[in-house]
Amino acid sequence: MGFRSEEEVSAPRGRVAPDDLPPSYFLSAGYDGKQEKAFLRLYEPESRQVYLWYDNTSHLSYAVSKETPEQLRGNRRLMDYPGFLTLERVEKFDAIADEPVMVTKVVATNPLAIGGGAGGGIRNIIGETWESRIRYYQNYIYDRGLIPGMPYRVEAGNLVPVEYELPEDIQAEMQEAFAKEDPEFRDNMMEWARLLQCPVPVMRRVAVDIEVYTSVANRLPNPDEAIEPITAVSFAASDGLRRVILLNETGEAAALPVIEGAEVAFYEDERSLLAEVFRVLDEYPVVLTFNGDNFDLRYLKNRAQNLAYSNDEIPITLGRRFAYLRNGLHIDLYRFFMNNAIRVYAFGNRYRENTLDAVSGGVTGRKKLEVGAINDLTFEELARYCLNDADITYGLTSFNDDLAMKLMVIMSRISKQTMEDLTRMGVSRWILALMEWEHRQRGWLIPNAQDILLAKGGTTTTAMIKGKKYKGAIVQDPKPGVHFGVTVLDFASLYPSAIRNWNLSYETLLCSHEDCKTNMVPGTSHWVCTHKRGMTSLIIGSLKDLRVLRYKPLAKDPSLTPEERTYYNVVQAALKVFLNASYGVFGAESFPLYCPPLAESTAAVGRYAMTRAIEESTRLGIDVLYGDTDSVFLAHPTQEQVDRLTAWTDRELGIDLDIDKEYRYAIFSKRKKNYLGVFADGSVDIKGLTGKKRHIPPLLSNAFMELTTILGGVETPGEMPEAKKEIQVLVESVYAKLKDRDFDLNEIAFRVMLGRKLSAYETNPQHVKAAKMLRDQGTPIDMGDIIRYVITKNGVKPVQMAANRDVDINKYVDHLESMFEQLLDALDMDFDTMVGRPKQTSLGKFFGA
DNA sequence: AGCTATGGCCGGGCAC
DNA sequence: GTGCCCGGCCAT
Repeated sequence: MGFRSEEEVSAPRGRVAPDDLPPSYFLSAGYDGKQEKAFLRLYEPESRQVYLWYDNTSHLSYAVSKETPEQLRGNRRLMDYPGFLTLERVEKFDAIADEPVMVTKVVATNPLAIGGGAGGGIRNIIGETWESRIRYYQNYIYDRGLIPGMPYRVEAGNLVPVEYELPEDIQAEMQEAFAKEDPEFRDNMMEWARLLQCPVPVMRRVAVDIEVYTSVANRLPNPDEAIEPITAVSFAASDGLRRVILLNETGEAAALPVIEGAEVAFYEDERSLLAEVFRVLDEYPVVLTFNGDNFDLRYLKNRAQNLAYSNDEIPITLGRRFAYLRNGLHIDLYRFFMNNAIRVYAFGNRYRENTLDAVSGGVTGRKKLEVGAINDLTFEELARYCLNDADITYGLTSFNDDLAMKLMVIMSRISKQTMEDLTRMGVSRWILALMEWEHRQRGWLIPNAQDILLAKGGTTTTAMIKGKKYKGAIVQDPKPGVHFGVTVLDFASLYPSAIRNWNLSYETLLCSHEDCKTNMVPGTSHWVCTHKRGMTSLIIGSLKDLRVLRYKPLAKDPSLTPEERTYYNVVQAALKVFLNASYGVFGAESFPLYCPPLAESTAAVGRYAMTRAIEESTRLGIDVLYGDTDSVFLAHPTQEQVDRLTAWTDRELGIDLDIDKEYRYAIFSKRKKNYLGVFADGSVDIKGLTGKKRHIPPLLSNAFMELTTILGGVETPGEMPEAKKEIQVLVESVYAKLKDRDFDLNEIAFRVMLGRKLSAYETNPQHVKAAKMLRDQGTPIDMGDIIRYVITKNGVKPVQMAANRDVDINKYVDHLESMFEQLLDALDMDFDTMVGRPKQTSLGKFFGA
């Protein structure tokens, strides 16, 4: 820690907001080290520019201490910094003790003097503190109640919120819809709705992509050294700009490539090429990249420095992990789309790998151009390739009516983080930022992790899985076999509902009131407060109600325009991301509000709801085929039975049980989390079955897909025998293909991702073995790489090093068998019989030997 | 400096 | 051989 040089924080430049800036959206905040002032970036949709607005405050960084100012003044280290700190006595509310508390606010009058602004420096100096982990600009936002992504206006040099009020008809409609709600929840929901309904501006933006010459084939250029020249840069922007600039240093009379709908230009020296790049970057309020934090912007900055550009001339500032622009926002889409919560809950797992090609292909259907080695491309090929990358990068934000941009703005409003932070941080930081903001609004002390742990203790249940901290969800044993007419019901937002209905929050669990101690959470030895509404319960509960009662229905409302439905769909998706993460973070040690009893109680209420719903189903005479966490699979229930069950859960548990899907028929094996369901239209829903997994060789997974297609065609039990014949033919043909070695090596390659660096493996699994062979042969290998290998008689070989004759066919037949078996078992079919092998039982082996 | 959780299946590797 | 753990991938 200690002093941080001013050079590290480069002054922003660009347009300073006039004193009468019309309504503009607050997008980003920071600290200008040169002026020692806080600044906000405000996006003004009419001029389509970002303006800087300066605030005279410099009190951005502070901590709160239990010690009195007198005690703190006795701290020798503190007195080393007399000019930078002020001490102020303030009252806060200690939610854990449920009483007010006087504390000392230690303010760093120059945040840069204190550990780079993170506040860690203050903690180091004065010891035990609260609230010192907050990034300095967040203090600024929290203390003023500013909401990123919302409109503000500059009037006579002051920042004034533009109060967006819900239109009266919407207000009335919501008041009516939420009439049954507790008023505390209703008020909260109205405030959230105000943020969520406020129009999202269309943001002018440009995507940029660079190509670099590589002298060594297969080696990625090093952005920190930036030794090799930048050969092409492309832009694709929301205002229609599509431009490629190419480096043609030799000055040879090469023909300028012609690309329809795009400008192409040659630059004879790299320095002027860079000048042009910086000019374009400076023109846009938002710049998009795919991996610009680690590559494109880093390379541009360092390359420019190598070419003797001064820092002031380069509009890029590099942090240790991120790259920022001095005149706008840099959004690295790689980071945003790689965020697990975004991938799974916002984009339905439509991509699984961390490449532009995979993400773009999965989300928008647009792929990278297939080309050979970059160095060997003609100018035209290089230009088209590079431009396509910029095009599809921009496409990630423009598809579906700017869905991704809207998602970012809405989530930034919910989490109270700027878009730059939101897109770079994980879901636990989003929820933390939201919780911290709420604490400040209420004048609550933000507790340290130890404070919560000390007051609330650990867990009291025992996990099913060794090494886990507490018991999680229930998974019912499935009833194996083929079942026609299966209805799947699931609890809408089970865990958020549990948090809401049971008033779960770190301060309400195990509260200090004697009379609450009988109010037990089922299945635990924890009690919960009966006097006060918990903060987590209120926030998560309101968001959940808003999603279930308002935004999910609106997203499907046929009376709305497609644009309106799309918008509401974005809102409900954003809420879903927060809700789904809200339970898990409290069980994560890394989360600063870690509260084991809270996570444990949430899961316990979930088990309670699930168990009681299954009991009630049985009581109603419905056969429960399977259940997992929050869903029950029912064998041909009548409409009346379903109605009675859902009415029961609503009445008894206060949780909505909805019809999730209906299968014409479903196949269960004896394994949990493994089944196949066929919808009325013949489409197939596959869960957990090996044949669907990413690492399975295409030859096997394609065969599996064919199997499911055959099953998808079955409409009645009477058609099953015919399908079985088709399956017989399929199995024989795949078996023959293997036996005849009639395949390309890529078809039978397992594709497994390296979860860590090679050196970090303690064991030697197959994909690691193959990776090591590749490495020894000279291929660079890193975490996240997907290793393709085939199984050979002596172990494994990477595809690149194997030959067809090396392949151990029997191993592949075994894989084929185990994969098919999961479904064939339930169909009373036997793989060995089908391929004419003797049955591989231990008894058979014994007698056959 | 990466971090929401637990439950479950599968194959391979290793110790006994 | 059996049992256990690891690593990857998935369900919720």
